[in-house]
Amino acid sequence: MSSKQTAEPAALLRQHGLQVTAQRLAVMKVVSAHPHATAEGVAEDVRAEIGSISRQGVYDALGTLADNGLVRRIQPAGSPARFEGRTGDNHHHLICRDCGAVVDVDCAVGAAPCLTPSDDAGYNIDEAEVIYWGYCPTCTANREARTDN
Amino acid sequence: MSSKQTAEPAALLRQHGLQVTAQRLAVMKVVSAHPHATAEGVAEDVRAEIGSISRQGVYDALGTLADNGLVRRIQPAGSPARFEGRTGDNHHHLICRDCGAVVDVDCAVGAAPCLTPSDDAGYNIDEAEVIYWGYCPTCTANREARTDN
DNA sequence: CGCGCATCCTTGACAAAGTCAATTATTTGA
DNA sequence: TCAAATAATTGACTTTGTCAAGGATGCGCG
Repeated sequence: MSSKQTAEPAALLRQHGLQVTAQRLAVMKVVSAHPHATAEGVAEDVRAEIGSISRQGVYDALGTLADNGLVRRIQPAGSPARFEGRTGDNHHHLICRDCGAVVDVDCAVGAAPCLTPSDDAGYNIDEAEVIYWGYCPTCTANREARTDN
Repeated sequence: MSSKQTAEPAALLRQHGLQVTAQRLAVMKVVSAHPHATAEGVAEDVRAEIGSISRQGVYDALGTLADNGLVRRIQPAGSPARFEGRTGDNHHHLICRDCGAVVDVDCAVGAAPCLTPSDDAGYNIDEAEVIYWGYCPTCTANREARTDN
């Protein structure tokens, strides 16, 4: 019990030299409980958690956590930014063009092969972000129904 | 000379059942001349080309062209949408976290392997978008200079 | 060549997402 | 407990993009 739980939120913050505040703890909790939430969604859930938080507080906490790798920010076209707690495991996302649903997928080819493009143009690459676009089962069914017409 | 050039902009528009207008022609020209331009940048260049265009005209033209596959829209996090003329060749992008510079790269593993995630969750996938994040040569140098301090 | 209809463009108001800057509050080490 | 450093709140502002109504243009047809 006295051992360091790496998942202990307060300890994680301290490990990164960050102060421990109710806002940050609540944001961390919400993000891991509801992956792929938007900033707005996080704000709502945080308010349910600790009563209130300012918009700026949410952006600030999410930004700080993202800068320190405690949270990952993804920004699909046509949708506000979304946040999730899974970091550092090289997983990617599958997004529905119709309803915007986001699902996690592990990297297609294994560990981190995506980190080796055919020509890096001299860039110093540190991440490969992959988004698979398509239609989720529900929306696929809707579209087929329409086509069969 | 009289043969159909598939790259003939006006013909391309007609092939897709679209009217040929000065605005669309100018937008197409600008997008292929300046890949990765933002909507704002396209608007400026189009004005230099044909005198004037409304903001809505630019968005409308870009949207219509994108819907018809004549232009590709990419939307990197932390940056407005960008547009390019290269379509259908499964190439990806390399973006600098500092200066936002965008560079094309061919698909890392070949044709379209990205279209086969390890688990498609029942989704009907039609595109895989890959963004490599890192630092361009110039910004890498700047950062190292700062670190060597 | 000119008419009419469909399509397109312009205009101006509006909305969403996020940022900036100044002030106030909280955390935390001494 | 105190003071300095760090965070949070507040409210105005910016950027990027959309909506809706009306005028202008492209283009098939006679």
